[in-house]
Amino acid sequence: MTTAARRRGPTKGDLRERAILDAARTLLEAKPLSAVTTDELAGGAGLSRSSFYFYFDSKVAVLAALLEELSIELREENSPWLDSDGPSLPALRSATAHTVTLWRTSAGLLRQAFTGDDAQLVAWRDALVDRGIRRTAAKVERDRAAGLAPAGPPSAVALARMLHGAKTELLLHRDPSTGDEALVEDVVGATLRLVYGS
Amino acid sequence: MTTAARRRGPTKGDLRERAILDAARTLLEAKPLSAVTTDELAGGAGLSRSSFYFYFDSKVAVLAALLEELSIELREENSPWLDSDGPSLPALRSATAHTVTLWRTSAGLLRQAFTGDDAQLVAWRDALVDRGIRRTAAKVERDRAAGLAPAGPPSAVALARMLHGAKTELLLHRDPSTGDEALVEDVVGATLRLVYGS
DNA sequence: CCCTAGATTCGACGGCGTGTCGACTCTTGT
DNA sequence: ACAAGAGTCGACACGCCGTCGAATCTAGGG
Repeated sequence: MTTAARRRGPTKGDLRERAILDAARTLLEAKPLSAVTTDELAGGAGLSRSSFYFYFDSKVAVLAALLEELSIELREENSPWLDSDGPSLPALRSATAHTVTLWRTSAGLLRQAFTGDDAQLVAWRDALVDRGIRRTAAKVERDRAAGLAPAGPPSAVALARMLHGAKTELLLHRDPSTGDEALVEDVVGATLRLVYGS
Repeated sequence: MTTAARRRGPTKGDLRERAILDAARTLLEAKPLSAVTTDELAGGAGLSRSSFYFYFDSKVAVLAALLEELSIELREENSPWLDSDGPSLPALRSATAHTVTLWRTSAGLLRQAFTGDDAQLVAWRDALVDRGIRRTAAKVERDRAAGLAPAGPPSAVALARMLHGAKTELLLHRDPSTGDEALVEDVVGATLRLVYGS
């Protein structure tokens, strides 16, 4: 799923690659990957369609490259909370706020990431999500063992998965009339109830 | 989004229509709609590709027809719980059990319904989901007003949406090693925590 | 029983999007 | 100045979609 089409050595033609990435970013903010053609991608970067394939193996590869960047933030912004013990409100709130902001600035991209049904994309996303689920489940188990969170059901891993589903669904279908702060409180509240039953 | 391609009058050639539906059902149990061709659909029903268009407007129309059936069950099986007051465990458990069963028997179809990214399908699904969200939100508000459920955040509608997301995500990525009963308990537990904080 | 109108079927066509190939043109290092 | 790799492009072969018109089937009125 990595880029891997490009030959070797850092050359100046990398500008083109970035141009494609940028064009893709713009296009994907407006329509789903399935509605974006390699023609548009190439054209948007000032290249002919066939030249596009010199830089990327396919449309999906472009999306993957774009998402690769986001995935790092996405993973790290939750670390403080995931590494903490018990419901540490400040950490949870801060992590959630970061997520909400990221979803605001890269809505189109994230929407693609979570709703696309291309086989390669699905595999990539599932792997990423699974990692996140495991980390969350680990925290839940830790807190339960320490008596900081009530035992299941739901089991730790089911809980983690549902928490992820709940957040994603809300972020994906965000009601435009509710502000960032309210959204954060909704997610924080749900997390606390789900994990700590409070 | 309705079928609407067929002429008029109840004729015997309806068998063909059913044949297509059945073929689709089988195919969709194995691969996503995007990977199913009209060729396969027609062939599976013993027709030529072009004849397929006599019965349906497109691949999506077939899926829509199939989902139309499911959507009724999907909506009604939750009615007892949605119409009840407070956490009525038996109703909740029964509704959840029905849902889990339905997801077991029509997994492929439901997976398509919730993960497909075809524009028409998305519109259809969103409308359906929104209706469900509103119903759930109404119950939450009712219970809150009656002092049976703690106030938000999360707001009733956000809560409803997250509940839906949580359930869908879990059902979609069901861990094959957990039995139906455990799965039901996971969902029931999460629902109680989310709605009643217990 | 024949005959027509509607029901049904199919082959062929035109269009669009994908991915690949080989030839051609720039660089760039020596 | 020249070989080798980087970058570019047009043409081609494929796969899939949706449409059209012509050909065939079928049932009911006369």
